[in-house]
Amino acid sequence: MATKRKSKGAYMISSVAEMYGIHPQTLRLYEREGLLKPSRTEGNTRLYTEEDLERLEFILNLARDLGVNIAGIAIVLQMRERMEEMNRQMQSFVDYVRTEMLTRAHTGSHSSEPGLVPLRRPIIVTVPRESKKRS
Amino acid sequence: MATKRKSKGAYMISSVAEMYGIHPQTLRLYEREGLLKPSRTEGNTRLYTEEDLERLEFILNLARDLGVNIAGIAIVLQMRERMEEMNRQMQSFVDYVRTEMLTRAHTGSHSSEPGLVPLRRPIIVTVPRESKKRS
DNA sequence: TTGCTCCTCACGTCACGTGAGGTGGC
DNA sequence: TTGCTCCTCACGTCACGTGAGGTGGC
Repeated sequence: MATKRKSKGAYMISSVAEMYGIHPQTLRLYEREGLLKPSRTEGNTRLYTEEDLERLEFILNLARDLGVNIAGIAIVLQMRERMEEMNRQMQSFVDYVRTEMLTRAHTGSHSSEPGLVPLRRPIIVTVPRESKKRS
Repeated sequence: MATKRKSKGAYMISSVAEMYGIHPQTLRLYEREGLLKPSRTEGNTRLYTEEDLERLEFILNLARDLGVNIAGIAIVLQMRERMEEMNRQMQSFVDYVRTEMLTRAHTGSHSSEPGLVPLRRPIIVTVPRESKKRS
């Protein structure tokens, strides 16, 4: 059996392969193509954290269920991060406005120089450029 | 030369193929796979509008330059639309807050029931489910 | 008629996944 | 030693792009 699991939920490649029903070589392929970046032990053995596994599940959903190739998965991962960033900005702006409104309501202050509200331009929607020419 | 262009910037398939250096069959393939939906004449001939061409350019950028396969392009197109929708919501919220601030600044009114601000939850980031199993 | 359109079928090439083979450290 | 790890090389299969072939309407 050997040690299947390291401390803090770090898995070795064969454990991950077994858990998700994929070939260890596929995991190495995904890493070589830049989709996954597991850490390594001092002996150069890959260690997959829970965060890596979550990312792997996302990748497998795209690859196996949706048939997206590796180049596409790379793009989708980047777009996902961008959307999450947009959500964070949206949320922080909403929070800011809410507290601002409440503050004004309670204190009755309405000094309101218009520049007080951070009027960010919306994030532009583009597709990230990348190498990976077809031929 | 025959009629290459129809009124209102609608192009027939050979014109589009020539403009972008692709095979007419590739355009038919993209349509069959659901990436493009050009309109048709009464005689069933495809007509590509400017909007179709813009979409096609986006598709070709993904396919040719980035090497994304068709399943991946479909996902990216859906994510793009979702990001654009997020941008619209963000922008309308920003606009709303700005006018609200200005109104309060000018009229001095601060009736401020906190429920006045539409505190939307952020849009959840997910990948659209789809058919297209690999095998 | 000509030159386009439509369609289906088929082939070449490449990417992806996986297997084999040989190495090294715990 | 055993059972893992690392790596590279190679092969089978499938998707994508494109070509051929036959049809029909302006």
